[in-house]
Amino acid sequence: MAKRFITIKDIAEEAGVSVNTVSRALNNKPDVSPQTRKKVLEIARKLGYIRNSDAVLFRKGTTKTIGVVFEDSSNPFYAEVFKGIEVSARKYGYQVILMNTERDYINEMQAVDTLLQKRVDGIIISPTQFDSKDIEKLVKLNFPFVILGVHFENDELDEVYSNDVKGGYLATKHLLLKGRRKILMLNAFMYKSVARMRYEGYVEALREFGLQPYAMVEIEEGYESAFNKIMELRDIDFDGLFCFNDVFAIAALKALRLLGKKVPEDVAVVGYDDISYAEFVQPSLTTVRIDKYQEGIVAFEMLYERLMNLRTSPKRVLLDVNLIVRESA
Amino acid sequence: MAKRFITIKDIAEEAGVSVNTVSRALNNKPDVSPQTRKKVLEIARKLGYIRNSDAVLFRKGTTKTIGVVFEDSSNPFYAEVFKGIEVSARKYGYQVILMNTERDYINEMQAVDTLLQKRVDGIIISPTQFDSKDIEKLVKLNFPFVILGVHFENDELDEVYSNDVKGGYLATKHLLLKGRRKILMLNAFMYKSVARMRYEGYVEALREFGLQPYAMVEIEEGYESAFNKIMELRDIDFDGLFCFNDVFAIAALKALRLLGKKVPEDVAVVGYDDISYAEFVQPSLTTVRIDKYQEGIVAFEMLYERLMNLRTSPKRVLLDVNLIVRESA
DNA sequence: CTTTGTGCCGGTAACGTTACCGGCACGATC
DNA sequence: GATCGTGCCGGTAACGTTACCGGCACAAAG
Repeated sequence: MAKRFITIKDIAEEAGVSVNTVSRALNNKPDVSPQTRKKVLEIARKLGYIRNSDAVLFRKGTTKTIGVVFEDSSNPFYAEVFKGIEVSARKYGYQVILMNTERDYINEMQAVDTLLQKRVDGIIISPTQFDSKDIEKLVKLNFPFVILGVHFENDELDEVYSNDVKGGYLATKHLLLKGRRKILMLNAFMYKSVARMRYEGYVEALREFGLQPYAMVEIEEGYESAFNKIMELRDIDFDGLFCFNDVFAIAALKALRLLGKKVPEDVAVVGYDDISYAEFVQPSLTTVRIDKYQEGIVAFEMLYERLMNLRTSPKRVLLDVNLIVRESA
Repeated sequence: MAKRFITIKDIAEEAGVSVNTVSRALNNKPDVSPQTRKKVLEIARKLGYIRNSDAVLFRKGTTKTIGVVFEDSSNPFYAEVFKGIEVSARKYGYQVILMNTERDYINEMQAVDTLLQKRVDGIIISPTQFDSKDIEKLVKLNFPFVILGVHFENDELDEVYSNDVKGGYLATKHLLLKGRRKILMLNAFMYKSVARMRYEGYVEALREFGLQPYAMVEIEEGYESAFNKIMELRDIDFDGLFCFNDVFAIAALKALRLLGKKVPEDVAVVGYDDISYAEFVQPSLTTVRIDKYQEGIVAFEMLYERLMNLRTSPKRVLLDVNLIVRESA
């Protein structure tokens, strides 16, 4: 376990030259004779030299690393966004550090703090607990960051989010066009702007049909939570169900089956997100699709513009959504 | 965008003391008078000092970081293992860097290389393309690493893997006990030790019932691949299906439904892994459960023992598996 | 009064690497 | 022969931080 790495100093000694020359040789810089260069490279290989990239970056005053703060990377939604970020980051030579917060305020604070301490070049954050004040603090630091998936009032921010009002509208309208009139919305807590916007779309579609909102319940996120709520609502009369996300919808499918209600005959169900399992469940899920991979790519590119000073004014990107019609509605 | 961070030097100047004193004050070390300490801390806060953790670790010659090399972190199986690693790593004050390889040899090499260049303290790797020779190279570096999910012959290695022979045995035996005799195994490519071991269990169970292996096909990983294969095999006669993993099984469920075969009446299906969606599909999936979260925890702890020199001899951990019986078989 | 201790602090070096500058040797140019 | 350019190389400092040591001042102990 003698975990001692070879340094350029070791190479310099062995080659009988200075560390400067070694550095220049290894980095293909001028001011090194062909013979010296060859010798240095050979010795480096012989000794098993592995360059210390952190030392290089430290010296250069950058980390070529960005931080990503998500609530839960094992959630298929974020997993795919992350992949988009990671792929485009790698393309530009950036590393990505992922921080999970489990929707906990302390964790969210600490995640950002750790990333700042690590001197990442920028941060992509999908806030769950942060309010405008916390975001404000970040702005004051004059530190490059992009907000993903959430919309704040402050208009100095870089944000990528999807058109949730339209998504809610499309989902609800689809149910209405299928003749459903008693449409229940199974929503997440409304303190999240996403939940508010999807609800807004829901209301808008109903209004277009001259209807009042029928019913909306807010629940905690997670499969069990949704399953229990549907079982609880067994006596409520509804023929359409618009769920905040696919996890809710998949839970609802299971609960409705247990309650003896047929989907889509008795209740038509629409989800949101189009996670990969949406098409595998039975019946396959009609849902609103967000291009998660694309969202990740856009987020990174926006951050990159900041890092390179290609852009200094704030930018918002509103991603389009579309309805994927399958069997459940 | 004046991304200039405050350093202890700035604090030292403002406080009229040396950087040493500042360092000691900020780290609660002795040899600082209470007044000086107070003053330093105040100035640090006023100036918005954020310590450069990389510089600290650089100075200390450690990174307090480990690397994880997985084929695809958006795969729910690895996502959960990763969570186990991350949680226990954080408990010990370690950061985790995740590298995705997409089952590509070059990526796998580069991932390890990048991690070494970053001087991570250790690596957890779930190899897909590496053969014994590549592993050998790692061993020669005398670098702490743990292999996850795969078993190599070399017995100097630290490995965590699950009892795949038993898993294959349990799955097959269950099908046999349900009266199935024509059991097809939908396997991954046999160059993977995991695939070989699960097949071994399959053969063993059949032998116990005095039967020869019925049929086994090897396919590429992924949902489409499995779906297509089952559609292709429409004319093959089988009443039991043992799948290499749940993704295969879920794809098979869909294909069988399209082919008009009822599960479990016509074909009983058993998957492997018990990913979270296994219980949500219709019919819910009978499968072999690996405690993925636990596997991640164990992997980190084994690595930690190495890092702390608590253990110097190799160690293998074989995790138990068990059968989760649901509707599909 | 001298010694010994101790509380407090600063100087210097170091982690591994690269940027910057200066210098030497040699050949070419006047 | 003096000057200049250029190819090649090394010395020094620096990134931000901490370890180590030495030193000063003052109090306690002999």
